[in-house]
Amino acid sequence: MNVQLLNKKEAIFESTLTLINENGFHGTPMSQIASHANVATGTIYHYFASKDELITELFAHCRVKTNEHIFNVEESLSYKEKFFYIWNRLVDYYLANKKVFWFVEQFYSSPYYELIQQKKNPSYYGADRMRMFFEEGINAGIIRNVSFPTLISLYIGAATSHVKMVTYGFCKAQKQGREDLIEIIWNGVKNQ
Amino acid sequence: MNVQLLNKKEAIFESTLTLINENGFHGTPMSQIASHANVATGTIYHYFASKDELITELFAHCRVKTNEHIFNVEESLSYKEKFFYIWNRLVDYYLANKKVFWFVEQFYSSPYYELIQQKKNPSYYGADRMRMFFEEGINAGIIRNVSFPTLISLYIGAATSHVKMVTYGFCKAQKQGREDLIEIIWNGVKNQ
Amino acid sequence: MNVQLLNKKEAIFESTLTLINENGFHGTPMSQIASHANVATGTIYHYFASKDELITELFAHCRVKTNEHIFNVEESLSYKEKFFYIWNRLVDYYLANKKVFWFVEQFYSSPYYELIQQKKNPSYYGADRMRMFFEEGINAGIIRNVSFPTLISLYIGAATSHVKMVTYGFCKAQKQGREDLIEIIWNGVKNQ
Amino acid sequence: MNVQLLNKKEAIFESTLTLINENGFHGTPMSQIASHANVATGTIYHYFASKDELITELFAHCRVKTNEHIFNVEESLSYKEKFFYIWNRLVDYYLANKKVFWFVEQFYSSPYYELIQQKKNPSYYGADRMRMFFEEGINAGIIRNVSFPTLISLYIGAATSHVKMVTYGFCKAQKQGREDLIEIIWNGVKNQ
DNA sequence: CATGAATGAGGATTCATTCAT
DNA sequence: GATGAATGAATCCTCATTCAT
Repeated sequence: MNVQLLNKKEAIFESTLTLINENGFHGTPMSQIASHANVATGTIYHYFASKDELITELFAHCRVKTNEHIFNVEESLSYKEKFFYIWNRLVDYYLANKKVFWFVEQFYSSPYYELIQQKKNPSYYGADRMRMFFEEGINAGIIRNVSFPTLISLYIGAATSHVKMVTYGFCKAQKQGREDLIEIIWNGVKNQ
Repeated sequence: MNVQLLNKKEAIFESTLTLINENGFHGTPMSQIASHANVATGTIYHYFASKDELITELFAHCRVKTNEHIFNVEESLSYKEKFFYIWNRLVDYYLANKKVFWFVEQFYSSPYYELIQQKKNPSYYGADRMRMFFEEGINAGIIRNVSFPTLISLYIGAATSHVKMVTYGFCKAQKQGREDLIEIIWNGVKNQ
Repeated sequence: MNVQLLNKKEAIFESTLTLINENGFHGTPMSQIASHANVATGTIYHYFASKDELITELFAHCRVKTNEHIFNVEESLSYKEKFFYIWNRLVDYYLANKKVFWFVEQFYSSPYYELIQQKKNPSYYGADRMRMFFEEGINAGIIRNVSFPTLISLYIGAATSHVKMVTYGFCKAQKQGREDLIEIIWNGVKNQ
Repeated sequence: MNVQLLNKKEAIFESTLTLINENGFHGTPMSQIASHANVATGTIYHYFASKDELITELFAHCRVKTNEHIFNVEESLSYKEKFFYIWNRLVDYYLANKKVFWFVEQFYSSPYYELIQQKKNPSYYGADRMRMFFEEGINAGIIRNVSFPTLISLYIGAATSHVKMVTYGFCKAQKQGREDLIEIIWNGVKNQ
């Protein structure tokens, strides 16, 4: 697939992301996605078999992009530094790419996600890198030995909640809030 | 409005909740809501002006019900006990009423929520009780003086993430996970 | 189902019959069927689940109507007279209802027919009355003992071919042709 | 036009014949015809100006092939022998080439045929050879002096009906049925 | 000649909403 | 109040055809 084709697929992704943010899955007809991407309606169907497949593939695309971004971390940092760094990268990424954030949130809480889960294993999206990072800290005795879902609920749950707060406009002084948040989490999970 | 009518409205709410859980906003036509509730399509329009209003009112209904449940707390308990109790009530309620949980999540991440926000103030759903509870702890010097959104992100964010984990099937041993989670949060936010 | 509803279903049938005659299955959109029947597009879907079902039910309807017409025969007639009478009724009916004839022909030679066959038994359309009539003649020793499909091929095959000839305009003096045709068939199948 | 090209045209014809048999005119997109024939979609348009032309030319092709086959008859045979021989050749050809048979049947009962009729005279497809054969018998006083359409209705009508019966699966013992059928026709049309 | 990506008009179907009963 | 048939705009998707390579 050459550059031209990739560009077209990217344009469709971008268009879908933007419009679904504004109008939701339901409020975004294929025709609108097409015209916003400057392609014909039929063209979308060369790249995606259906609207469902388009949305599903866009979700995978977002997850991969997000994971690529947040795990881009200096190996020389201490574990604690990494713990703060990765979390801040995630929050930064979502705040800088709110469309990605909201699309993914919308996807997770819709019936689409169930369809996906049956077919894909976690490594598909790079989700297991998070697990490895936590295991590293537990094995080194740096963080408490609690289950992966518990850590995820805390680490990711707080990050997404924070982004929502900021986006909803409930949270003006985000700088301070962010620092408090990750520090509280660190205090809670660190040993001693 | 007599019992008969309330029953009909309840039946429509229940039907909507169930079907939107299974098929999403988009996948749930009014006709299906009607037949599942054993009423005629037109009947829904006696109680709700439109599909949007039905969904929006159902959301308010769910929020009120949830808040009524979680703040039903013994005044004699210590602050720490209340901190654990309320959180567990919330998780319990969502796990026992998964349809409510997922409907609300779906609503929050959809364009519906934006429409709501413009019209309603937080007290409408009883949301300010949470704020009052946190302020009580801060004023008494029991928990750290961090912003309300930060506390919410942590407390509610972790609860909803936990419920998601359990629902997705990622989290088998939920009992232990729950206890770890609220304990970590407490450790993180308590003074000293 | 009251008269009003029956009328609407009849109007849709009539419209479908007319338009498919003119433009074929493919060339006849539902919207056109609807407007020609003076109903809304959606109304068709109250009576028929899909275009396929509409066409399939119309086929059954035509077959039943045709069989009702042709077997309306005086019991007092001799077998030979009935043999001529029924055949002429069939040809008359098709010539007077060319739309029915062509629709049925089109249906038989399309992939629709295969779908039908799997579900319906011959008696459904009244098709076994023909078989009974031939068996009557064979048992009485009036016509030769040849298989039912053979008799059908001859009796019905010649009738439909004749109607086609007339319709195509290949056959001007139809009166004489018809009489020759059924006489030849009779000569061929009668005993002695 | 060299062999390569002829092969490609043949491949397109073959592909069209197969797919239209399975899915009808409507259910057979050009793209499917192309991929089944191992050519690009655009390639079809080098050989045929449109889908209509492709189908129309395929019809002519089938008619010519069929007529070439059935009139390949020994001159030394008696008229009666030829009468039986040609009919059996026709039935054999259709049974051995059911796709041709059903395509042609479908074409005849569709609006395509009307388009054709306006442009082509009967001799185009070799249809007048049948007429000549019947006239030969009439002039020699061997068969009854009935009109051409009458004879065609009988001779061809019975043949196609028989093929349909066999294809539909209504007719198991085809050998006996065939012999009965052509014998009955002969008895009906022969003089005395 | 051959390709197949791109087009966009057109078609089947759905569904929120209305309204006569 | 309650019904559910009727509406028709809106949506997803298809597919004949074109054209740059």
